[in-house]
Amino acid sequence: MSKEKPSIPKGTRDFGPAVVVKRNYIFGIIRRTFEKFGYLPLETPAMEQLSVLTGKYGEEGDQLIFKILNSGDFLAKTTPEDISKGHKHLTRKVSEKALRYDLTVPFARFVVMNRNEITFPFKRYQIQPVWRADRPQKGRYREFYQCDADVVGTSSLLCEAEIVQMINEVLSTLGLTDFTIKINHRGVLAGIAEAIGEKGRESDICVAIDKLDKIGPEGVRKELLERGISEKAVDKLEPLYTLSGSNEELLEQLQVILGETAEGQRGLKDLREVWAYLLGLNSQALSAQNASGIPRLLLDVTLARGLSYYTGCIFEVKVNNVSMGSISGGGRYDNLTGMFGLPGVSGVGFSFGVDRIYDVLDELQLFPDSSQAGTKVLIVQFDKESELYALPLLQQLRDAGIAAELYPEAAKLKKQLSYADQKNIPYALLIGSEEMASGRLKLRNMQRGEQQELAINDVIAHLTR
RNA sequence: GUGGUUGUAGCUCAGUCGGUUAGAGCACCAGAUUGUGAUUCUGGGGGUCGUGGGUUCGAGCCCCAUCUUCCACCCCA
Repeated sequence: MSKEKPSIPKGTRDFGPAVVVKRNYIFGIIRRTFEKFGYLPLETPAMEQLSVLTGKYGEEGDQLIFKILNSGDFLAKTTPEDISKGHKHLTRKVSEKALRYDLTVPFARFVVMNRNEITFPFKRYQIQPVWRADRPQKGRYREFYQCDADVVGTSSLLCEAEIVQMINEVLSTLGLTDFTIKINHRGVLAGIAEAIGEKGRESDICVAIDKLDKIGPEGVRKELLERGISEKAVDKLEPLYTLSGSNEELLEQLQVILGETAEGQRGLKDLREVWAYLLGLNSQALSAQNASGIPRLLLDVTLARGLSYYTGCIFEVKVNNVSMGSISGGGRYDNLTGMFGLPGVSGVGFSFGVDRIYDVLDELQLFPDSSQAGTKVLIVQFDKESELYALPLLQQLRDAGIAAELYPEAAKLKKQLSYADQKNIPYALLIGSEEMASGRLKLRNMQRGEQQELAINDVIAHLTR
């Protein structure tokens, strides 16, 4: 038996009780909101067939998938030639399962497999961990939770509008006041590419302009030229970075620039419709005033995400004035299930990154006391006799819905009260010989250090107030 | 995957030029106080200096490898 220092894999974390309680507070708000909008829960296995996942996230994504080694003699079906053909070839021979990389692809797989049982439009939410073999850094982990809500089987832009509503509701309920929901459309991006004379090159253009706030216009220019976009096109593109005005004014300006392109038309029409729905819903995202002065819902033509499968609206959410990447993102995909042989099912969805939301709430100190609640009262015992006396009282407290515990041994008073102190238990109930004789128990308020003598019924009344 | 960075007590960190027995604060334990926590005083326990090699008379300090942390790319929640 070698003495080995225990450790956990890179990019994974343990969550202590205090952290889990706070995480559950976030999960609860997200879950309640999803259900309020008519989404129902779904769970899928942690592992999928490797073939279900590969090819869905682009070449880079494939590399970030955690593969699972086949059980038993995983080398049985391999030959020396397989090894010489390199790791990509070998992987297929020794691994046929992998940990899920996101929740959207497993969802698409589920929809295809259950297409005959499902009633469309199908709205589901899913809160489960995903794994990525990425290199960890701030806000990036190898195991993290996603909270997805997707609806498939309708192309109505009401869904997009409701996504905005859900994002706004969840973040507001969590106490966040200064955040920006960025929205854009793949059609707008394609239209831009076409309008500047680089039709079909939007993925190169998007990867570059997405970095605008990070590397600035000159950096983007350099990158665009490196990617083979003509100088003339870049000249025509640059005025778009500084479009200003209200969202309605932005739409007007884009109409002039993109009006001639079919894709641009499609994008602008969709975006206008989303706005119309939000207006009808009386959306707070349209009216709320952010402290930073940025509109809460912002049409941002430089937003370019999830290019490998989004085809319509795309979303991203950023909390202002904190050093954290996006905490939520999503978009419409017209053909996700097509990869599994079911074409023509349009879907739209988005995801909250709970781990990042946690870090933001922590940084801004927005966790309420109620999210840290645990035991309300600790019964302090003195000896075997008082322990026996306490047992029915303990049960009475619990029956009354009060989170109560009895210190499990007759330790020193100091020890038992320290325990209450450290667990942040607001009350201690002392039961010694005097109390047993009189039936009047000492209820100590741990914050104030005051205590009063009460019969058990009065204790319960006091604690349930 | 590329480049850099970090690791010393449970936690946060000192540790001089490579030199004797590696320190502090907080936390923990015990006592002051045999029925009162958080405040006060006194005392105490705790370290293979991330791990494995190497250089040296001698390594927490220098070199190599490896793991981990954080950061910038790539990408992304």
